Amino acid sequence: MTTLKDVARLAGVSASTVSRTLSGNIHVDEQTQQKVWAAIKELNYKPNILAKSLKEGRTNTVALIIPNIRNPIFPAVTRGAEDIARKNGFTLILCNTDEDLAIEKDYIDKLTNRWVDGFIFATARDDSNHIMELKAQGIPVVFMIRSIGNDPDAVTVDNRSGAYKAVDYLISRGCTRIAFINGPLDIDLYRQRLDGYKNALKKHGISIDDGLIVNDVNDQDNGYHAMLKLLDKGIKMDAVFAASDPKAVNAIKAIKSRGLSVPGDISVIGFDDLDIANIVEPSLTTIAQPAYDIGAIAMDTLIKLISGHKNTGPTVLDTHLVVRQSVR
Amino acid sequence: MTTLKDVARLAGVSASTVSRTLSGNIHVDEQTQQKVWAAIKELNYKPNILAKSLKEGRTNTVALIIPNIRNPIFPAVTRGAEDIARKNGFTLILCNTDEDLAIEKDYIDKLTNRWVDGFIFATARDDSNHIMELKAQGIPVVFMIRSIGNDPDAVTVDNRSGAYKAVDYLISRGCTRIAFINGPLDIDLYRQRLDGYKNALKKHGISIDDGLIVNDVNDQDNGYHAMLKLLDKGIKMDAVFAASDPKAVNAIKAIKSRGLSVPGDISVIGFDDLDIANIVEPSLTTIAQPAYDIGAIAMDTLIKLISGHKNTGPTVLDTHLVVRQSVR
DNA sequence: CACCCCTTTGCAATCGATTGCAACCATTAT
DNA sequence: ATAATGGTTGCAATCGATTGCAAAGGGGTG
Repeated sequence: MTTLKDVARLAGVSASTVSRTLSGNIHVDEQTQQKVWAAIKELNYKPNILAKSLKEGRTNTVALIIPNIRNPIFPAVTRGAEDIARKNGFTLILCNTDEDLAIEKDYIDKLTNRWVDGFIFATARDDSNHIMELKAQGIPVVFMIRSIGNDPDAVTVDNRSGAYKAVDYLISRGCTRIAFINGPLDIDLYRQRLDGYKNALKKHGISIDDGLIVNDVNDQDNGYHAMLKLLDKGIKMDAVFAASDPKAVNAIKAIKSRGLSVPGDISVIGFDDLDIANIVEPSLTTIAQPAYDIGAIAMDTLIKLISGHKNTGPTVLDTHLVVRQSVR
Repeated sequence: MTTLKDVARLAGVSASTVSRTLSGNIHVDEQTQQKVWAAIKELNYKPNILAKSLKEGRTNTVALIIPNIRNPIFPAVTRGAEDIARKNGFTLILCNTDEDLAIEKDYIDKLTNRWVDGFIFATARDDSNHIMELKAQGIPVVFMIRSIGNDPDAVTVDNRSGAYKAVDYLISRGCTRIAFINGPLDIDLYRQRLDGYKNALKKHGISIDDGLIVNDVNDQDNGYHAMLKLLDKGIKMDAVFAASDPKAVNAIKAIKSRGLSVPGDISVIGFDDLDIANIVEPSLTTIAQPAYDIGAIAMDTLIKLISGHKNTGPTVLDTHLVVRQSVR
């Protein structure tokens, strides 16, 4: 490893001069600079970022905390975040928690002290006090996709209106018995989507049937079983609103497995607009949310926060209906 | 920020004693330890990992360099790598390069100097001299999925035999005119899969028709157009072997778009066994490779390399045929 | 009682870069 | 000729932890 001192020795100057030549903050004589640059090139010197970070109290590194990169919503989000990080000279640490609080706390502990400059969380739940404590310590934190309360440092979509659009569309296509396959209610976005679902029904004078609502469904094959259970109970329905595309895809599988057709017997609408929406058959009508942009804007927000900028309120992005073939 | 010195002052000892209490390497009197632990707890002291890393010349951080996390093979691989990293106290930096050499070199430059302890590359090509230079500098590097030459620090699958299995299976189902939709040949794995394809044909006495082979196809919608072109040229075929599941899914789309049926008119077999293989219709018969394990073993290999262990040869994992419904 | 040894602890150097302060030199004004 | 000015540069402290070396203190032995 060649260090500043090595360069200084070869150039016949002091380490300070080399440092100043590199940073460019303080003026160094033209001739001296040339000698320094020559020495740097000759030794192929690269500054030790660790030492620099220690001195400056800043690492230009941020952590992205997500449930699981294998859940297909996250690659796009992650990519958005990484692109913006890279463009701003930041490096991204990826942390999968599987929604496990112990793992999440471990990561926070390990990364907190002078290690990373900030965090993006896509794992917020109502009981995520540990994240609020982080914030309280003054560490830059941005929420993404899910938030807590009405935190100003958050990038989400308008889940209420998104869900409303989905159900409103189903009703416009003549559906009236609309099941809702939803996620856990201690995550704000699922409460909001439930709200949107109910609002749309109310708006059209359709009464809410709790028997049609299934919460706590995950994005793995859980949605398949949830749908089967609904069907096998003999509950009558002409449509399903799934709170995510993976849930919708699994619901379609379940419906088909019982010999019913989509959308002939039951219409299905999702939420996300992932790549799989175009692969499943019939192709999935869904509410699109800008996954890449969410990640990108979250990272942008975090970097601004790190640079001392304060947010006046959360960023709430819009969704839009993408009509394909899974609704009659 | 509370530091070692703060703890030392409160406990009435020197910084060295606190350090030694923390590390446990050198014996410290029981009573003194108690005072130190009390002070640590009272101040909620967390060591500055940056300072520690600077002193020790080790960061317990590794970089994972992949083309694009949005390509569905990589989430699983990444997850495998991250799990093993975490279990060994390592932190993972994620870098997407989009196969862009400039971005890759930027990342390497930024991360090299005392920053990360090692790299995993899933981006190797024949002309990746910059990676060989990294290795030559003594920096721990592991290749994953793709390799260069017969590098001992690599984790891949047996692509030749995998491709052979695919084509052999198609032939066993009565197919004889088998198209091959492949990736770029400056990546060793695609050369190997081409080899396997040819070997299987030869073995069964089927002559190789270059008009049936399309190389340089990417995993985005490129496969769709490649397939369309084959069909529209009027080339006769009864099967397609796609060198990845995304290519296979796009080929199926293209075949259907021309009014043909899978597997009725044309059988399709893929390579990967991603989640989408079960979503596409008909479900995709494919050659399964253990994506998660590849990532996990690659990380394990890297960590051993970092600890001074030398590999005697590459790890080559096996593939297996998964029969579904896309082959007649 | 003196000496030695061992355990425990502190001092100070070190990792590699940054930066305030002071010194130095050359130039210009008095 | 002397002093003041300003542009360059070097010294040394600093970021926060680790660790070799030496010293202090206690106990045991001859």
